[in-house]
Amino acid sequence: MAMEKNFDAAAAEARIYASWQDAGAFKAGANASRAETFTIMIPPPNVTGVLHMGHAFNNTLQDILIRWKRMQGFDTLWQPGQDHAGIATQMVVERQLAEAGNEGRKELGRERFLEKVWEWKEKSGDTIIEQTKRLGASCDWSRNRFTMDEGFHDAVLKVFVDMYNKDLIYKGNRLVNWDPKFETAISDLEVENIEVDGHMWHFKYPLADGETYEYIEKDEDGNVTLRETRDYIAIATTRPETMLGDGAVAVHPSDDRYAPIVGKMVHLPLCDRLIPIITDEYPDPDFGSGAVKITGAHDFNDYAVAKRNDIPMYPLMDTRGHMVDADIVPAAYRKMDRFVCRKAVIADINALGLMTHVEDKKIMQPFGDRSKVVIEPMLTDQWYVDTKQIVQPAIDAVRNGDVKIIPESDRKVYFHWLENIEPWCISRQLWWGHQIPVWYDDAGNEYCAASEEEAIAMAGGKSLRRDPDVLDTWFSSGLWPIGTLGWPENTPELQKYFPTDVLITGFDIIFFWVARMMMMQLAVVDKIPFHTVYVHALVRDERGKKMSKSTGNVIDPLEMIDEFGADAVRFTLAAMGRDLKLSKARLTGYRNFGTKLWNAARFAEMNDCKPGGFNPETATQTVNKWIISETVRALNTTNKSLENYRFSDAAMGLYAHVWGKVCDWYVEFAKPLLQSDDAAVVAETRATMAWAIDQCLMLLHPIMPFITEQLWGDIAPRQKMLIHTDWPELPDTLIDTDADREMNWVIALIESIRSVRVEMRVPAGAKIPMIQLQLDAAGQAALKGNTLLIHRLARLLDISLADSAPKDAVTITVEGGTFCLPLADIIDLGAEKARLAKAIDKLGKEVGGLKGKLSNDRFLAKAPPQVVAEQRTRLIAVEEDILRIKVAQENLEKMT
RNA sequence: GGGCGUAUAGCUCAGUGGGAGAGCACUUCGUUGACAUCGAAGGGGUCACUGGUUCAAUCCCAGUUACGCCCACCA
Repeated sequence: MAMEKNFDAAAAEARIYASWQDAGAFKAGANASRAETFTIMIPPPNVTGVLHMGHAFNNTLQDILIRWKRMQGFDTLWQPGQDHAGIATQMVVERQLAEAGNEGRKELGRERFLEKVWEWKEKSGDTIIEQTKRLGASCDWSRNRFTMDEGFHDAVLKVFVDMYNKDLIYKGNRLVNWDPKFETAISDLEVENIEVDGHMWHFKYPLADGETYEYIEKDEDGNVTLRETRDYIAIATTRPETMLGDGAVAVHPSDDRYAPIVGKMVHLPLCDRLIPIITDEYPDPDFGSGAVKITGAHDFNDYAVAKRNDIPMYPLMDTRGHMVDADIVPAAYRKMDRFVCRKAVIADINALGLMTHVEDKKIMQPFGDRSKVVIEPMLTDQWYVDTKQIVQPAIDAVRNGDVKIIPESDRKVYFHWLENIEPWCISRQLWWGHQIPVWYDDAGNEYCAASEEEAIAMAGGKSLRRDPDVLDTWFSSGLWPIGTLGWPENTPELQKYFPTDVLITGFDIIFFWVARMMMMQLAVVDKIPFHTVYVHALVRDERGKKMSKSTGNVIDPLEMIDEFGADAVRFTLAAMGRDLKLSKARLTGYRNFGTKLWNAARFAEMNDCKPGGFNPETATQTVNKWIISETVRALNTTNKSLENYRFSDAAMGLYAHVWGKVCDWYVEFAKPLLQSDDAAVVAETRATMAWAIDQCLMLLHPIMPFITEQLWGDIAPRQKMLIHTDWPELPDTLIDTDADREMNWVIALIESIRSVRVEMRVPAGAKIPMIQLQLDAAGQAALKGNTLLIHRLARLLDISLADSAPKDAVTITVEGGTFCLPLADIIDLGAEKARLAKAIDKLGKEVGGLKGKLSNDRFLAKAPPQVVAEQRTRLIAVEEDILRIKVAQENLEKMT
C-alpha cells in the first residue's frame, strides 16, 4: 500500500466520521477503562440555526477535551442538543410564511401556527447537527435532546410548579421592556442600549389658572443670575409623545427655584388635564431645567417616582406601539404610531407657542436584541422569578471555589451581575415555547399545576382557561444540565454524569445562561451544574471586528472546512488562544501542517518503519533516545496545557514538536541511520521512527482527528481506531539528558556550518571539508558519535584535524570547540571580517552586562546564589566564545 | 457615569523578577530520494509613556495616554 501524496480531506472526512459513528465511538462511556466520568453539555444552538464560527470554535474546544479524556479512558459524555429559541425561531418561521406568501401567524391562529413551527423544526432541525458533525464533533448523538422534547417539557413545567409553590415565581403588574415588533415582554438582558442621535425638546407647561411666580436662578456663590416672573414650568424630554401620559411634574425638594410652586397644578398642554408639581429625590437640579415630567406608564424612572408619590399612570400605547383608541389620548392622536404621534405632538406644541427650543443630543435608546426596534416600557402583567431568593447559592458556589470560572476576570463580571440582580421576567407573549402551566377560572383565581387535569381538580372541576403566555427560552435552557440527563427521574445517567465537569461557552451568555443555570440547578436539585466554566472570546475577523451578517465580514466555517479541511479549521481555532482574529493565512498554514505530518508518515512508510512492540526504554542510539525524550516532553506539555485549558499552548507545542523536532531534525537524522550497515541500528531506528510518529498521531488526535485517524489506519492494521487508542503515558525517566545535550550540540554545530556556508555564498550543493582545531572531550564524543549526520546535514566532504587554521579559512565556534572551513577559492574576506565583528559585538555587550552585575557587591550580596552562579557560568561561556572568535580574527589579519 | 481588559517584531499573538520569543509576512539561496502546501540562512523590537519598589523591571506597584468590551434610568 502506498500512501497518497496528500490527505484528501474532502473525500475522507465524511467516511472517517461515519466509521466512528458506526463503531459507536462517541457513545457515553465508550472506551471507558476507569470509573471517573468526564461530562460536557453542549451549549444548545438554535434548532433552526446554521453553524457559524462561534459554534465551530466552541465545539472544537469541547471536542478536544472530550477526545483527550476519552482516550485517557474516562467515562465520557458529550451531551448534544438544540434549543427551541422562542423568539428567534418564531421570527424565522413568520418570515418563511411571509416569503412563501402564506397566511401569517395571526391568520393561522395559535394551533396551526405551532404546527408550522414544528414542521419547520422537523425540516431544518438537523441542519446544524449535520454541520456540527462536519467539524468532527464526537457528541453522543444517540442522546440528542431538544428543549421542547416531551421529557424536557415535563421537567420545565415541574420546575415552574415547584417554584410557584415555593413563591419563587410570582405574577406582577409592573413596567416591563416591551418589544412592539414581536409584541411581547422581554427581559432586561434582551435589551441593547445604543447611543443614537436624538433631540431634547424643551417645553413650557403653563401653570393652572394663569398663576405666576418669581423664578430666581443663582450661581454657586449664591449671586442671583436670573430673576423673572414666570407663568410656566420648563420641562425637557426626548420623547414628547409621552407627555400625553404625564401624571405630574417633579422637582427636587432642595430646588429653591420651584419652591414657590410646589403643590400647585399645571395645565398639561394638548390634554384637558391638570397635574400637580411634586417633589421627589429623583430629579437632578443641575440637569436641564431641574423639572421632570412624570410618565409612570412609559418610563422606568418615572414609574418609580409615580409609585412613591401615588401618581396615576396612564398607559398610552397598544402592544404594537400605537397610541390607544381611548379617552386618555386626545382624539387627534388616537391609533397613531408612536413616532408619527411624536411629530404631531411637536407640531402642536410649536403651534401653541410652548416650545422654547430643541437641542441635538446623543441619547441612549433601548432596542430589542432580536427585533432591533425601540423598546417601549409598558405596564403589563408578567411572570417573574424572584431571583433575589435563589441568587445567593450561585454566588457562594463561585466565591468558595466549588465552581471555577476561567479566566478569573470573568468571575467579577459574574459577581457584579448576580449581586445586583433584578427580578427575571420569564413570560413571553409568544406562541412558540413552553406554555405557562397556570390556569384561571372565571373569577380570575390561579391554579398552577403540571397538567390541565390537575388544575381542574384543584379548581374543584370548574372549567378553566390556560395562561396564553410561554416561558422565556432561557428558563428552559437554564435546566439544560439536569433536563438532558432525564431529571426529574433519577436516571442512571443523572447519577453518573451530574454534576458535569466543564461548561465551555462564550462570554456573551454568562448572564443569559451560565448564571441562570447556576441559580436554577442549585434551586432545583441543590447541586452545582458544573465544576468549571471556561469562558472564551468571540471569534472576530482578521481586523478584530465582530463577525456579523450586516457587516458582511462573516467567515463561514463550512466554507473553510470545504477549502482547508476540518482539521485545519480546528487547529486554527485551537491555536488562536483567547483572542480570536481569524485569517485565511493561518488556515493555510495549519492545512500545510497537516500535509507535513502526512509526508513524515509517508517517509516512515517508504523506509519500512512499522509500529508495534517497540519499547522506548530499549533504545540505544543517541538520536533515537533524543527523539524519545522530546516526545515525552511534548506529551507533558500537551497534558499540562489541556489540563489548564491552554488550548493554544497545546496546539502550538505540538506544532513545534512535529514540525520543528520530528520533521526538521529527527527525520533528517534518521536518514543516515536507516542506511546503516548495522542491521540492529536500522531496526531500532525504524521502530523508533514508527513509534515517534504514532505518538504524534495520538497527541494530535484531539485537535486534528481526521487526518490522524486516517494515517493511523493507513500505517498499520490496528487493534482499535485511534479515537479509542490509549492516550500515551510515558515516564519522565525516558528523558535522557545526555542524549539531549549531545544532539543539541550537534544541531548547534550543523546550524553554525550552514550559516557560514550561506553567508560565504558556498553553493548549496557543494560538499566542503571541515577542520577541527580544538575540541573538548564532550565535543569529541558528540562529534564522533554523529559524524555521519553532521557530514550529511552540513554537507561536509570530510573532517580533518589541525593545530591552526590554514589561510583563507572561516572559523566556527561551538560550545567547547573551534572548527574552521577552508574556503580558499570562495571566501569573501570582507564578509568574514564583518561576520566576526558582528558576533564579537553582540557577545561583547553581553559580557559587559554580566561583568557589571558580577562586580556589583549588592548584586552578589542580595541575589540568590543560584542566580549568581548562573551568571558566572554564562560569563565564562561567553568569554570563551569571544576568545575563539578573536583567534579567528587574528588569523584573518595574518592573511591580509 | 461605573467596571473590566489590552498595549511586546510589518501583522496576529505567546511569554518570564536575572540571557526578548513563535507563526505569518519580508530578503537571499535551493530540482539535497518524505514534503516547493517544501528546505536552508537572514533582516526586523527603547517590550505604549512617566514615576516608584528591587541588587536587578518587558514582567510587580502607581499614574498617564490610546484602544476594546461589559454594565447603567440622567429626563
